[in-house]
Amino acid sequence: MQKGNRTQFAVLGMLMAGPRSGYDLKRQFEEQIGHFWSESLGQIYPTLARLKEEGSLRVRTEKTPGRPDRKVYSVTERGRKKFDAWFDEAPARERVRNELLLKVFFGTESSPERVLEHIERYEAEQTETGRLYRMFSQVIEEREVSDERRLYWRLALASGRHINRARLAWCREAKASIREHRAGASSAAGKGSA
Amino acid sequence: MQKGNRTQFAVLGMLMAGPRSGYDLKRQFEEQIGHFWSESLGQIYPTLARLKEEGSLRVRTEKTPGRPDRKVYSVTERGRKKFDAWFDEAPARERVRNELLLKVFFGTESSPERVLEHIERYEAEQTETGRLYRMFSQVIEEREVSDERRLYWRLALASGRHINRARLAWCREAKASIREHRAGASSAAGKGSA
DNA sequence: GTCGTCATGTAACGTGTTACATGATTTC
DNA sequence: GAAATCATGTAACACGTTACATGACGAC
Repeated sequence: MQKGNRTQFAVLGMLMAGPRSGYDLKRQFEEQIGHFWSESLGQIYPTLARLKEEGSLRVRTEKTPGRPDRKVYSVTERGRKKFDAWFDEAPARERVRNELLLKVFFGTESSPERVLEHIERYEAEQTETGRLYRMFSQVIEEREVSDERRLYWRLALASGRHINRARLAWCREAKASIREHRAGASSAAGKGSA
Repeated sequence: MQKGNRTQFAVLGMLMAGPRSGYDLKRQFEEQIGHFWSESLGQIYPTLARLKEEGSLRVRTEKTPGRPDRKVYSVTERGRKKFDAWFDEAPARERVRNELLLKVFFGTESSPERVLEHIERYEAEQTETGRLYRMFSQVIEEREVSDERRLYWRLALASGRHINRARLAWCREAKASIREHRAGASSAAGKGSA
């Protein structure tokens, strides 16, 4: 649990805004920052346990009638220091892995039609994602939070929207290029493939 | 070695264009598709061994004077089938993790100045990346490959350029929003923080 | 009655990076 | 003489997902 473990900081950051349980955290990750960050429960629970053990978190067990007990975590002074130290560091560069692009790059080993299919599916996904972003924009504007919190929330979402638009623009271009190439190739073949 | 292992397909795909060694593959990953895919040698070598064992690859050992022996791998019929099956599948959605955005989202727990610093550093990185893309564009146009290969190569790069431009646009917007907020907050504080 | 939600947690497994080990050759 | 490049590979470790285990409540 040293270098690359950013789960702990994501957890600390979320808990800075107020005490929560592991289950709550999971939901919040999905709802609020799902488009650029994800954590699974199998990651969250052990992380909470370790952070508590090292003194960065404090726990309080809430009894709820009829429901399982909730373990509500809050950040200690030590945890806040740890978070601050992380915050000031320059973020590590992300390793990206885009399987669609890998398939496009290997397009020669398949057919233009297959590549087009993939791009069209991707385009449909991105269109849907764009719709979700627009809906979520409204949620942010309506939610009662401080101006500052809204600002940063908006910025994080705006990033998603920019990327989304860029991807859609690329899809349109890519489709056109492939179709053009296909038309050129077939007419050349018709002429005798010189 | 089943579900999520896409390393094997990246390796197969690269080898489809012609026989190569593990070391060659590593270089090719970095040079050609580094902006959306990465593999380490500690991943490539075991993958090559497994693919050979299952009959998807064939090896030939090349002796080179003064240099270590090279193991040159090529794709078998079985490997080609495996690649084709993968190619036709819909790509799995990527899990993204953007540490910069995480910090922006948690901006309230730090200060606007810190957040601005992060964004500015990110912007500088992206500017540099953009420069590399433009240089690499030229490499693609000059390299002697088939029209089709160049097309797909270009498309993969174009995606990077679109994303890059989107990120830069976001940076500019984000900086402006934060500065505006900071100005608004300080003047409100000057007026008496109502 | 079965399924989804709330709520915690563990175990198994797979993925992926980094460091280590080896060793010759070329470059500074 | 030190460091980088070529070239292979292993081992240790960290990261992360999925499935499993438990158990009550409410909805269909």
